[in-house]
Amino acid sequence: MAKRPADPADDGAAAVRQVPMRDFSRSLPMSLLRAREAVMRQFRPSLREHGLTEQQWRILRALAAIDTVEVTELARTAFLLGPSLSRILRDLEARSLIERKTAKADQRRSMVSISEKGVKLMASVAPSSEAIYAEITRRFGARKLVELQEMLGELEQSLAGLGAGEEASAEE
Amino acid sequence: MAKRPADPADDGAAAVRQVPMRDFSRSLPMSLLRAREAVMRQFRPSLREHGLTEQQWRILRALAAIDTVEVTELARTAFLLGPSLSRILRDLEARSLIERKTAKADQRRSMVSISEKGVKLMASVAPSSEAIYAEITRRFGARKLVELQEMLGELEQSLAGLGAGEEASAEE
DNA sequence: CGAATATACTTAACATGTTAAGTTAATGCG
DNA sequence: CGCATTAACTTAACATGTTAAGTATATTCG
Repeated sequence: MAKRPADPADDGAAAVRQVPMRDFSRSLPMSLLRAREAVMRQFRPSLREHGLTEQQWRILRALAAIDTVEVTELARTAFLLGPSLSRILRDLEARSLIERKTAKADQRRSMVSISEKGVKLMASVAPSSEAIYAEITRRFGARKLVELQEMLGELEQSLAGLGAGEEASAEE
Repeated sequence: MAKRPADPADDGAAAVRQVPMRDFSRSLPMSLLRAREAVMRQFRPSLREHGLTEQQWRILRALAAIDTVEVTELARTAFLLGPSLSRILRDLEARSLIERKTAKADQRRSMVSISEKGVKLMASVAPSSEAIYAEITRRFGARKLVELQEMLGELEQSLAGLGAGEEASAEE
């Protein structure tokens, strides 16, 4: 209701005083940001104690499940952009948590896998991580959690292929 | 190879082979991250055309609604950490999009407000921004959107005061 | 075969996230 | 008043997000 046009023509003066747009703190991006932050705030301390960042942990988890993957595929799985992943892999490799070797068939591709050390590190973090997840589930409610995730998935689907610029329609 | 183990004691079989941990791509943090990214992907191009980042836009919106605020309060409103805000305000001030002046009562505080130029910039971005929001709402469904935001709010509430370290209980 | 393209990454550059330390201005209190 | 403490920011340092270039290897196709 009442979308609040943000009326540009409405002469600057008053525009600034009253509700300029949708209260803003109630916008979808903010809601998602705050919810995610509330969740991550629970995990960060534990990860930090083990010398891992959120993204590094994502990568290790993805690797543990897939065994061996190309960088591009890993980027998709861990939901990281190429450049970020590239840097992180360099660091994880330096710390011997992962291993990398170029594919024989295609010299451009490098196959990544978690190392023994990496597996051990994961094993030491997992319990705490699982406990936190369980506590979150308990507090919010298992059923609602499933429901929430379904809605998030639907939202994602709704917007799939909207701003990705499927070429052949943009002015650039 | 066979990266499986991650599981010292329990060779309990199924545990590790089937679901390494909760498929991971279906974890709550990932769901939230992907949903938010799907949404922000829609806005970024427009903001970018106007030379604004997501955070800068958040700050301008917050300022437009509040008129004048202290930095700390603004950080809470725009949901930004102090250091990030500090840097961004420096840049926005250099671009004359905001104004800053130290409070008379307390020299430590600096009061921030949006400038005329900032208001005009907002007016030029708002239409496009509103249109995008409307399209998202249309695609996902207005009712479901409200429902989703309520759940996100509840999630946030559920976790309020959990890992924040309310002192007097932590070991540090 | 060989130049133009496309792929798979990596670098670079700039902005923010995140935590810790530093600065300057209030406050509390003996 | 004078010093310790607190408060409000700002800087610093390191990691990631984001977009644009750069590199090296594959592929296409004339």
